[in-house]
Amino acid sequence: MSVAVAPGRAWYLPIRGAEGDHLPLDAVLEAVAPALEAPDVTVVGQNLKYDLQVLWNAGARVDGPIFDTMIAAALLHPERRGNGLDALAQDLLGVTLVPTEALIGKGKRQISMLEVPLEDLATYAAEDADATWRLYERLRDELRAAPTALRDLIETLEFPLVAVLARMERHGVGLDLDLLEETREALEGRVAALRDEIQEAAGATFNPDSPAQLGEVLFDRLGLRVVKRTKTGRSTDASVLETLAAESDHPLPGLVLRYRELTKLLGTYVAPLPGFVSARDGRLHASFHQVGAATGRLSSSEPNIQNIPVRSDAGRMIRRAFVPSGPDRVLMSADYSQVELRMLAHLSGDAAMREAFDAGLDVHAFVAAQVYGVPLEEVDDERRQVAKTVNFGIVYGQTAFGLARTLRIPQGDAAAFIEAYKARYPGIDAFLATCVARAEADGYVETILGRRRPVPEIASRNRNQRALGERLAINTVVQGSAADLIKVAMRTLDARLAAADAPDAAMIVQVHDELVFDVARDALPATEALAREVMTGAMDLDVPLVVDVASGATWADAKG
DNA sequence: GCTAGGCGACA
DNA sequence: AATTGTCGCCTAGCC
Repeated sequence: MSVAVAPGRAWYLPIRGAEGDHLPLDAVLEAVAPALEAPDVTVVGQNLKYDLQVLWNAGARVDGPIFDTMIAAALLHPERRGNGLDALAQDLLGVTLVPTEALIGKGKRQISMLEVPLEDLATYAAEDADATWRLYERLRDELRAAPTALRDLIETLEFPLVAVLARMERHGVGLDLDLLEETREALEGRVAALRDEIQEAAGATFNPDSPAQLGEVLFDRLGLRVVKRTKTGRSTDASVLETLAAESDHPLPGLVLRYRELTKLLGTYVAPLPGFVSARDGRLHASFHQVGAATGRLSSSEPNIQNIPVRSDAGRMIRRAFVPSGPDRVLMSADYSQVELRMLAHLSGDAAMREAFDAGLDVHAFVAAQVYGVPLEEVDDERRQVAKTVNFGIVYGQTAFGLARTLRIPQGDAAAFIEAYKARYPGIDAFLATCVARAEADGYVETILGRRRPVPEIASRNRNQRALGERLAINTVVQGSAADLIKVAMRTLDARLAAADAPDAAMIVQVHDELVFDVARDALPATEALAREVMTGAMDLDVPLVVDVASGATWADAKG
């Protein structure tokens, strides 16, 4: 539901759904289209990403700046993140709205807006438009009074990004349904066979999908060791099964590990993905959520295209099903190398860490050499792995206990490494402390572009909650600043790809440090050059940004 | 049908 | 207690 604003006028767009039944839309479009195309008219609404798609599908152009009340509210009032329009109207305006749920239901019973009777919709729409408008006036005033950085973030990055994400969603991703079908049949066969082997090894009939039943078999029937406990019982997660497989030489833990891997792929990806293919264009249109994560990262759903498997062989089969939109096209992936660690080096100004990136070295090996005090050439795999784990863990606020558990090394060794690390990179240590101090002093932390996240845990009387608050304070600044960076790159890339002389390419997916493009084969060199230029130049940091680019006939082949 | 818990995919 | 951020599948228990 949108409101288009012209000087002295406002229109309400009773958009009912993405397809069909556009009687009201047609009439309104006719009246509003000239205003929507005027570059000085701000288009106001909630969830404008959706409205833009409807308008585009109806043939309208929307050229002016936009003001999305839900985005503005999420960024100006991050403590209310997740609130819907009705909760915001209640909290900020004192207005009680009929929740959208009352109209279309929720969960499995949810219906399309198209199915709502017109008379019900009319009352709801009038209220909704009124609240959206009043919320806009309120947030517009708050935005004017906001700190400069936050205002810039919202006006010049997040609002323009609404249209960028709308285009990405609308373009979608090609899916090789034949390959998925083949993969499904192959996986179903292997899963059925594993199921039999599992019953055989257990000497009992039980449901291996049930952690409770599996626990009974492993711990009661077979008498294996309880390695770890959950809130309610005995854990059977992968790390436990690996431990049991190594120390018990009973076949069951290994079989269940394999079974879990394959059923995960089958149940979460291979079987459901075809159901997301659009009847209109045969492509898959995932959703991207601009304020889906507390740190400023995007999230994705229906389907979540940010957690498509890549690590295992079977997982990579699934990536092979993601293909370009037509013949003579390829998928190109451009991903930031070590972006969070580079951001940490920049934010902390740590001289030694910056040196590694300036020299273009393997940063994990570099850190291993420095912390262990050996020449770079003498760093072995094991020491590099320790350094790599710490490099990742440091931005999560990892403890010696956690590092020891991850690497399965003695806690004393882990503590010694972390101490040496902090001594070797004092700038990083000081920066981490600053993040915590800011959270304590202000109750929130800020990213490089001034995005804010409240950290109420930091003031808790509970020691564990305070420790959590410290980790959140650190991680949010680093992860959120990296999210700011790629969003800047996306905004610029979208504009450059829309220019008259742009290569024939569309940006279609973002996975936190990676952008995927659907590219005409002929346009590949130009697109690669453009992505490198824009991504490496998105911010002027004190360390170089490095982007790895690869392309191929499928997403699996577009990995370097 | 709904929710919580366990688990695991990705960054 | 012990490493951040997501989304979604399956089971189990409750209504």
